[in-house]
Amino acid sequence: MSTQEKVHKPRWERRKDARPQELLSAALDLFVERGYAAARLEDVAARAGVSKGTLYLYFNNKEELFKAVIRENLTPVLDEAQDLIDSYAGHSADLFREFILGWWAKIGDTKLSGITKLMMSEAGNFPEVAGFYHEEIISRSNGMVVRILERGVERGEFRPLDLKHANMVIVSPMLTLMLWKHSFGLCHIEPIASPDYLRCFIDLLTHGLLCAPARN
Amino acid sequence: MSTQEKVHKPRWERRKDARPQELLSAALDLFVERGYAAARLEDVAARAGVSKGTLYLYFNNKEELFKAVIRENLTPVLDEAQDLIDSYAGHSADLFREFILGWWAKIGDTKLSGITKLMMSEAGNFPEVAGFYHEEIISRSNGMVVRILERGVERGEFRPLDLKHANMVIVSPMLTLMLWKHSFGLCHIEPIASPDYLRCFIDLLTHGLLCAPARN
Amino acid sequence: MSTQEKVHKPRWERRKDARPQELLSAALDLFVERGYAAARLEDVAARAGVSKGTLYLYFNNKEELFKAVIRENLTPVLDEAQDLIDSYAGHSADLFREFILGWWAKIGDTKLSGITKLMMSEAGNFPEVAGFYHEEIISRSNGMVVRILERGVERGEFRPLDLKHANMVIVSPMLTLMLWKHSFGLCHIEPIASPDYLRCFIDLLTHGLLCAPARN
Amino acid sequence: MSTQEKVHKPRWERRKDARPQELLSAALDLFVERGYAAARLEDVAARAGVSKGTLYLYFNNKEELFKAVIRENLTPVLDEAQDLIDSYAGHSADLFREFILGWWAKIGDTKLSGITKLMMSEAGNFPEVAGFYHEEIISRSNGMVVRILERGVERGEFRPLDLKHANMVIVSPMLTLMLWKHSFGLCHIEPIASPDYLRCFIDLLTHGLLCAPARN
DNA sequence: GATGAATGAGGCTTCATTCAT
DNA sequence: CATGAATGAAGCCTCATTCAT
Repeated sequence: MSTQEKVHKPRWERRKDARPQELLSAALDLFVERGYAAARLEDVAARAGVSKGTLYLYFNNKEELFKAVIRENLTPVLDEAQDLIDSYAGHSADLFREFILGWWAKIGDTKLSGITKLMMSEAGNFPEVAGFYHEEIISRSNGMVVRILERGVERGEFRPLDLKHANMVIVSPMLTLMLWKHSFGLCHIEPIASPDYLRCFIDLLTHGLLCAPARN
Repeated sequence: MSTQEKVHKPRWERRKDARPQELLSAALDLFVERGYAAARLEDVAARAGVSKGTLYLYFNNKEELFKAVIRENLTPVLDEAQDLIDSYAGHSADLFREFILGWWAKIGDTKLSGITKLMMSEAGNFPEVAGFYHEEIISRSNGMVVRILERGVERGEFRPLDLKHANMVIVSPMLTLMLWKHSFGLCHIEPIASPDYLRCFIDLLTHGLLCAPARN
Repeated sequence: MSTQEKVHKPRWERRKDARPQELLSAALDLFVERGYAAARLEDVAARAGVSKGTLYLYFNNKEELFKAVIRENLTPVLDEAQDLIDSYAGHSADLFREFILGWWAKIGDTKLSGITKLMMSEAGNFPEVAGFYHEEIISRSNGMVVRILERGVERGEFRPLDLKHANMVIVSPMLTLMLWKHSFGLCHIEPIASPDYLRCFIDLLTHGLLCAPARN
Repeated sequence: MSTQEKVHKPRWERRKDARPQELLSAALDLFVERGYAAARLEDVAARAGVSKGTLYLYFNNKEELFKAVIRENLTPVLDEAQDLIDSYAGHSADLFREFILGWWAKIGDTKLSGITKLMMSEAGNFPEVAGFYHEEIISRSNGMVVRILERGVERGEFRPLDLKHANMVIVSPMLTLMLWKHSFGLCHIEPIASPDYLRCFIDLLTHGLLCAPARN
């Protein structure tokens, strides 16, 4: 008559292969929303549709789960971006635009962007994971941006640049947009319209603020 | 009679009013380093040099302390910047440079930058505080940037811009630098040299990537 | 079709009836080594070479398994000893020596000695099992020792004795040796050489500490 | 009106110095009764009259508590026994009797005897603690017994003996009595009358089983 | 029969909070 | 005012037990 009655629904369905991804996905959500410490494993399990104990069949403990969340998601996406850069034939400004838009489509606009916020928030508590993340994600993506810039300079399309710092400057508006989405963006505060924002960003970075001819 | 007896030796002379400030400062440090949930009040008290119980003489609970940390560290700094903008006479690109460098000196390079990181990390858990922060800080500082850009456009020094989005783009490299300092910057990972970074940032934003004459 | 498909290769051929014995044996090992509470059924199953679920085909729960471990390993051995005593013809001191050495060979030196340790450790948590064990084992073996002593006294070979207590005194060195084997003996600590120990024990108990003629 | 009403009974009384001993005493009780794994810290705390959390003010975790229980209790008692042996003047058989009776009074007849049972049960799970116990307790007490036997042999009061094994044989009836008290003795099973048992033990060990003149 | 994924009660441990001194 | 011993709710984690396959 009520929720009590038995529908003979098996307590679980055998999905050993799918489970880890479901758990990682749920864990990413909750870690991003609440932070590592405030995320309860019981909630992670519930969001994945399993019980507390099941989580431990796939991850030894909370920290391992956290590490897996960080490790398992971003690496494959970076590989695709690398291909784009290696094979591109046109103007470097166009390559740059494609790179940014592709990044946004593959990461910024998906829940993967949450990993950035998560890692930024928790780097102080997990130095080794931060080291891994820096090595595998940040350094690699920085390398790609640097490659684009070098390419532009070599081909006479970009001005000479302080490459070492320019890449971080250039990546910043993307980072900010991702972080905003998972912080103030949650609070019904002035949402940022991604397409307009990106267009503005690309335009600004390409041409600069000044009216041509450039002031010295 | 024995080693037990109290010699009543005060460890420090201290004005009563200084207490809350030391507590707020210690709390800021720990909230920034570890996040709200992972920061232990015992550690906050210890860092402030008082006992756990003393904390409760000044703050009702952890959440109140958190709110006070945010609230008490914000207001004063933005006024000076407003004065700069209102009274500046030179080229808008120079104003922009001064604004950025001043902001870095007054906020980015101080522990106030930690509040940015803290608020970014915890906005999801404290929406009202995030609203307050957005109102008092983000909106106001965005307004200043917009004012600088408007001024530049009005005076024919800057290109026409999508002001609504440009300010966030422009502020991003600063944000990134502040956040980096309190995340990966803690982990002995490739520190970012602020002056070089800022110079690169200002140059890039002023002139853009492209060689003049600007590609269409 | 893929690597998934079952080749139905039985790992071992095994008679159905052998299962419980292997499970009981594995359970005995682990209960003795770790105690009832700390012994994990998963480890028991693993040591017996079956899965966790299989255990429940043969035993309703952990407690039943424990009881079976005790029950199934006890009964047969004492009968032989009884025969020895009933039919022995020589000096009671020799009978005593034979009894002790036989007991060590049949019980002390086998894994049955582990049951003694187990029962000693868990008597407080399983009073009924302890009662059963006392009834079936302790009382019976005490009876045999008493019978040997009575025989010695009757035949004028032993001094008059407080039979009620002497049997426990006399059995103690055997108990100690068994318990040692399963406690400190596991820790690579000074192992006790059983034959020498037993010889010493028999000699000491037979002749006493004192130089003859006995001091008053 | 009911149990709800406030009697203004302070939730706790400041007894920082007494607490550790009270907790160790309660922990000894429960570890002995139930074994390490089955003893709940909440029960330990309750028996000591404090709450769960209080335990952690004095011991870092369950294992530390266990180690403290083993370490803190027996060592002082052994010192007294050593004094007896060093200063005794009479016949070695009398010294032996005094040693045994003193041991029983100081250890066997007190809850300290539980430590023996506890250590025997848990040696397999705590090899380092077992090592400590063997070093500090067993070796030392064995040394004392050996000293008594040597003294007896030197003075022509005891027969020549296999000292290496005799001490363990001799100590066994005491051990057994202690263990019995904390195992079967709990189950309303045939209690052992300690004084009679000890008298029988001393007599038997002193004179041996045989009628004088000693059979070969 | 046999399996092992799934469950969830229960125990260890942490830490925000209280309050007698 | 300040202290710090004490509390207990809450979260992590284990493992005996179940049950669809």
